[in-house]
Order: sequence, then structure tokens, then C-alpha cells
Amino acid sequence: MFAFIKKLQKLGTVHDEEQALVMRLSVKKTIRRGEDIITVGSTPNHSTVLLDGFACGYKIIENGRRQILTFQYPGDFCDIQSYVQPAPSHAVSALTECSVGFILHKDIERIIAKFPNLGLALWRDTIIEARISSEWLMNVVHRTALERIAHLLCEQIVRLEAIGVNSNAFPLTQVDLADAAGLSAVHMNRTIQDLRQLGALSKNSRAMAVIRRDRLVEIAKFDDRYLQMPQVPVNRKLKSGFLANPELPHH
Amino acid sequence: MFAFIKKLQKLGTVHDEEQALVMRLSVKKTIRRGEDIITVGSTPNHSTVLLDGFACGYKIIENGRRQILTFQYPGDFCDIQSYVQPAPSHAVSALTECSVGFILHKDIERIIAKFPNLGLALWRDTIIEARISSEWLMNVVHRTALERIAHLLCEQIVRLEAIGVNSNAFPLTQVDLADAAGLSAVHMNRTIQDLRQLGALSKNSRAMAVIRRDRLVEIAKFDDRYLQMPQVPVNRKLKSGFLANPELPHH
DNA sequence: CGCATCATTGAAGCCCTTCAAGACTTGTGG
DNA sequence: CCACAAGTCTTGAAGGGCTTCAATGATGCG
Repeated sequence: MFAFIKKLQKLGTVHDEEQALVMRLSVKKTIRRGEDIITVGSTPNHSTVLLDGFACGYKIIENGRRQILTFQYPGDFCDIQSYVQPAPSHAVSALTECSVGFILHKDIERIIAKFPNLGLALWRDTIIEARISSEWLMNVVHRTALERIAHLLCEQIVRLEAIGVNSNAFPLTQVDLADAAGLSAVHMNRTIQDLRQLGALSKNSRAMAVIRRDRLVEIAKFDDRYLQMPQVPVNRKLKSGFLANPELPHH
Repeated sequence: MFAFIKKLQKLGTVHDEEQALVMRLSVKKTIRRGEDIITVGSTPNHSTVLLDGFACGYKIIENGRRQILTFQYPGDFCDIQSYVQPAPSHAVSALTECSVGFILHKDIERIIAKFPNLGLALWRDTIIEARISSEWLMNVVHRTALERIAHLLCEQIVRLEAIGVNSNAFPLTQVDLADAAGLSAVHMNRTIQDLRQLGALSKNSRAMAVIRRDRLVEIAKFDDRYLQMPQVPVNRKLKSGFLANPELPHH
């Protein structure tokens, strides 16, 4: 819940807007690791907010292999897109035990109508997601396995820091990371060992633990600008009704 | 210009909204093949619409190689993102001679305030772009060169058809395609020859010409749903009073 | 304690890249 | 109008990063 507010603040909202959204957040639900939070084919009348835990957006390809498209952390919308585009284009699955909340689309619409800036903030959020997606494309095409994994880890570190998670240990399996990086689990494992050898990851723990972040940044030639919210200008004075979705049924 | 209106219609706008935007479209400019339409580092106070010609969004990586992130066709916004997020994250370059028009951000804002649906339509557009981006990621990671190129071509065919371009010849060089597919130009060339052998592309012309579209679809296992605008519900008549004040007070 | 999940290791092979060079096409200036 | 340059397409050969298959350790949970 706190992470959600923090995220909204980063997107440039003001207190009243955050409150309005949070008050509409209902039906918290717990989802076990490995289960789906969003499934394709559904046409929800609400959007889902990840309140606690880690999740990932993914697609399954014909041959059954999984490609992870996004990592999602507390505060992130799992499917804000569904407010604008009815059918989700990919599923979302819980990487750890997750708790989520729901906001009805019509409530989002009401709140945006009242606080036009909020619509802009949510739009902004979908654009950040798109930029991450582009960066992943660059990752997969142009970076070696070593750089790629380092880059992926750097990105997660920055995103986790942004929500106040400063643990250096990732609760992700090597398979999860491999599916995100577009590598085989075998090669992921070998490259992680290289990163350990290079002093970036801990040699002791079996899980992944970053011990030298600067090494990772160096290896990945990581530039975090694509993640940064650009200087959000002073909230524009927007008319009410801006970005409202009048297509949603009222009653 | 016509393509622009057509695109807006696909996004679910109504006549008045399209007119309002088009009337604000100013300063047509012609850009020669190979030159930049959008550069990173700029902070434009307008968004750019591609009126004629083909363009591409791209990034240059440290080693100087280019990754094409999007293809853009007449009617597409080159940088609608810059309305919401000031700094462009990638450059846009003209693949053929292009003509473009500009709309001031403050005009977009005025028009959206008047026609809330339009804001939603533009938001929708950025989401479609993001979906294409995700599909390219799937492309690069999970499909062989043959499938990948076939998929890329199918996507372009569908998008071109949507704006009424039915020519089967692509004005793109093999290098352009290679930079989009994340392949070397050499391998792109060899794979194109395979596609010719398979009867999908013409053997006669030096340029690329699709002669059997079904073959391409089959090879790529192409499913165009990610490109489709979901059933945009019929625009509802706005409730009177939904907009507090239809006049447009502005700075 | 036993079983499922995850991590690790070895070996073989392939798809694609890189380098290098030649052929064809286009357009530009003398 | 031709010559030359620049760009594009094509082909060959060598090599490497990654995948796949397969099997063996570790870890943790009911």
C-alpha cells in the first residue's frame, strides 16, 4: 500500500489524488507463488495493483517456452493497460507470494475525471514500461550474456531501491532470470558463475547476492536514465474530464 | 494527412476530434532519406506526425551499431510520447523521403480537454506501440532468422494495409531490416534468399517483393491479434455536464 | 525422510557473426 | 553522356557464443 503511494508520487501525483485511488482499492487478495495474477483472455472490469511480492509479465511461445516481458514490484500496476485496452496481451504470474488489490475501471475513470493529472501520470507509467521493454530488446540483441545479465540485475536494483527495498539478495530463480534475459538456464548458470568470479556476486550464497554493484554497472555499461522519471513539470492546470474514459458504462 | 485521419479513426475517435487535431497540424516539413526527424536530447514543445514516407525509431549502441525499435508509417506519431514524457528516449530517422507536420503540445492538451476520448485514443496508441515492442522481443529471442524475418514482414504488411498501402514491394534495404531483426546484414541476405527459394518472396526483383503472403504467415506462425485495435466500443455521447466547462481557458 | 525444485557440470553441435571480396545499381559531377 | 563513387546486394570461409541433452549435486519443505 505504501509502495503504491510512493509510486504515484514518483509519477507526479498529489496527495488528494493518491488518497482517492487508495480509497478505491478493494478486495485484497493473496496469490501463491507460481500462480497467475492476470490471465490472457480475460476482460476484467478492474485493474490490479501489486501491493506486496514480486511478479512478472510473461508470454508462452508455441513450443512451450516462457519469455518474461516485465518484472513487477510492490506499487506497480499489473495491468493498467486494461483500463485503456480491454484485453490483456500477456499474463502476469506471481514470482513470490503476492498480495494484490483491485480498482474498478469506472472508479479509475471517475478519479481521473476529478484529477486530470492522474490520468497523465498513469499514461506516463505505461511509457516507462515501454522504455524498459525497448531496453530489453537492446539487451537481448546487442549485449553478451555477461553484459545482459549484469544489465538486468542493475535495472532491478534501481527499481527496487526506488521502492525502498535495499536487500542485495534477489528472490528470483536462475530460470526466472534466464527467461527474462532470453538465455538458456544452463548458460545463465555459467554466466552467473563468471559474475561471481568477477567479484560482482557473492560466492558464498547459493542464491544471487550482489556484493559489488559498481562492478555490475561497469560490466553492463549501465545507464539508468531510461528508468528515471523525467523532471515532472509542475502539475499542469488541466480541465476536469481530461483523459476520462467515457466509454465505460456508468450507472 | 488522409492517413493521419484514418489512423485516428482506428483509434476510435470521431469526426470533430480528428478535425480539431488536423486543423492544428502546422509547419509541414520535408525530410530527406537518412536524416533525423527526431533527435535525442531535444525537448520539443510539439509532437511530430509522419504524413508521408517511411521512418524508423532507433538507438545507437556504444559500438556504433544501430537497433531499429519501430517502423513508422504515414499517420503515425513519431513521438507522441514527448507530450507526456518531455525527453525522447530514441531518435527517429527517415527511411525514405518524408513529410511531417507538427502539433504544439499545448494544442494537444486543449483538444484533449475538449475531447476526452482523444486523449484515451492517443494513450491507446502508445500501448499498441508497446505491444509491438514486446512482440519484437519475442521475435528476437525465440524465433529463428527465417521465422523472424517472415514475422517482421507480416507485421509490416498488416500495418501497411491498415493505411491503404497495398504494394507488395518494400522500400526498405536489407540493412534496415537486419537492424530491426537484430541480425547481421549478411545473414539477412542469406535468409531472404531462403524465403525466395520457399516461394514467399519474388526471385526476380532485387528488392524485396512478397508474392505469397500465406507462406510468410505460415513460416512466421503469424498471429496479428497484437496489432489489432480491440473492439473499440461505439463512442458514447458524452453526458452533458461531463465536462464542467466546454470553453477553453488557457494560460 | 523422501521428493520436488533448483543449481551445477560436461560434451557435442549448430546458428549466426565476422571478415573479406566481388558484382551490381544508383546517382552525381565533369 | 560517361566515369567514378557510394551504396547495396551477394557469396565464401572460419570461428565463436550459445543451445541442447543428459546426468549429478544441493537444498528445503511437508
